[in-house]
Amino acid sequence: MIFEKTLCENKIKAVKLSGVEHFSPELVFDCGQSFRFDRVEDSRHECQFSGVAHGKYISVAKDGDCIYVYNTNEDEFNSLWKVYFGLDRDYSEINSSILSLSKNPALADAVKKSSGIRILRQDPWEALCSFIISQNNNIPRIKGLISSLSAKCGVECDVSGMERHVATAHKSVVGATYSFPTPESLVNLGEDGLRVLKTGFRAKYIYDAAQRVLSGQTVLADIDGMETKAALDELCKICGVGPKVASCALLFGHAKLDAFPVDVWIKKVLLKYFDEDFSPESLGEYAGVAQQYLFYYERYLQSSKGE
DNA sequence: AAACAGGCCTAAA
DNA sequence: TTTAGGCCTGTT
Repeated sequence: MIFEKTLCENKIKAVKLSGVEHFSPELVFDCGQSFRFDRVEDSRHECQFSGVAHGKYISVAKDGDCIYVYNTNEDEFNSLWKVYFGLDRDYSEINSSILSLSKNPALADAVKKSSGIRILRQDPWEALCSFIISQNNNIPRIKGLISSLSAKCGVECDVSGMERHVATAHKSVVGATYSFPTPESLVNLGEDGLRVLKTGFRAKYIYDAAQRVLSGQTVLADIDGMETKAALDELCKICGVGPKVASCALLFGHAKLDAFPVDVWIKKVLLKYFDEDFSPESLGEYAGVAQQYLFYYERYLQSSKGE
């Protein structure tokens, strides 16, 4: 990956990179790991996604092996977005590590067909809260809930470095340009306020998590330095957080690439392609990446072909 | 209309 | 320690 240049014309701020491999915005944002980016139309690019992360509104586009990130600059890209998109990782190495540890043919096929997925490094609180909301829920509704929460409790982000028509069109999506709510803002909203926004029985869980993080009972920054198992136990202390939600928070919000969330799709995968004695540990330090490949493989590639 | 959606909690064996 | 129900809401 080579940093090519900074674009700066008519107030548009962007960076361009070339020689980018193993990065597909469609797969990255369509594999269910995050909920705040939407596809936007821009005739200048093959595909483009926009959304808010780390309190900033950005847009990422890809043409061939070049990617563009709008509404940012070189310094910010290097310190924030490179890590956010997982572009600081060598996915060739990750993939060969996974393939060297398992001879499972379905996994090999999944790795091949999922090339382009990268695990995002999301904000820890956003990841935790998002996956609390995700339980017993479907993706469109998860996105809707997070959008209305952001519109209600978030802060509107600066979009001045964006292509105007892209940002304007995207603003028709409720909360699209608002930052993810802080724990404090959700505590202030209160459990009843959360219920009004149709979070249902999750209102109590969201409130508990926000309250614990705000009070310092749960210190998310400390999670980074913990072993995955210990980190899992720590997050499971929060009411409404079980192994699946905690694993997602660790994988997508704390760069614990060995965290292996087991949801209904992965259960299906394990039943269908793996022995009964399979353990995630057997896939090594990148088991979570393998999980994401398998999830995408089963949910978006296999089941669409009719079983 | 009944089941289900990227789980978890609680109560009961 | 393990196992059924129930759960907000929305969609099919």
